[in-house]
Amino acid sequence: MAHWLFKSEPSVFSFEKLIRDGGTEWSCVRNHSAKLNMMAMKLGDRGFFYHSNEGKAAVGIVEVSALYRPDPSDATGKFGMVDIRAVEPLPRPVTLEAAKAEPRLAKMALVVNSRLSVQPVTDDEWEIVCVLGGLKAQRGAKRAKAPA
DNA sequence: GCCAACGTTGGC
DNA sequence: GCCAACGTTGGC
Repeated sequence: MAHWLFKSEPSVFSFEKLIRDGGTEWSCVRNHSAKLNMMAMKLGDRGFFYHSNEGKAAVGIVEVSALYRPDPSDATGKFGMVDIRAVEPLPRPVTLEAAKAEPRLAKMALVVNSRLSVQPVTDDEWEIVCVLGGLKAQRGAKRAKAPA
């Protein structure tokens, strides 16, 4: 199962609103890298929900609930969207500052290219951020090479 | 097809 | 509010 990161300004669409609404169409993405990431998503893939500008932190877990399809808001027909739904909030939001301070997240898209609105997250990064966020074992997450 | 100019995003 | 980084557009 692949992992992702969805970025949103909380003043425009917050994780709290996603919880209230249950889910949403992730429309209006107009970036080809983001589009390719959405095209690669499978049902049940999970991702972080990241608040940009205000908070600057991953605040929750979301799940892909509908596959990539045309975005009605795009008249050109070039871009599409997926649906996501809220899974659970992170007990402790993981700030951009914290991600930058963690050497093993140095290559994370969020750290390297903060402007990409839909980003891939590696299994290792997923596990690290989950732990930083106060979540224990994530279902489907790769087991860390444990020193017992 | 290249590259300069411009607009937008998002951290600070 | 400012500015750097990035993507896109358009002239050549």
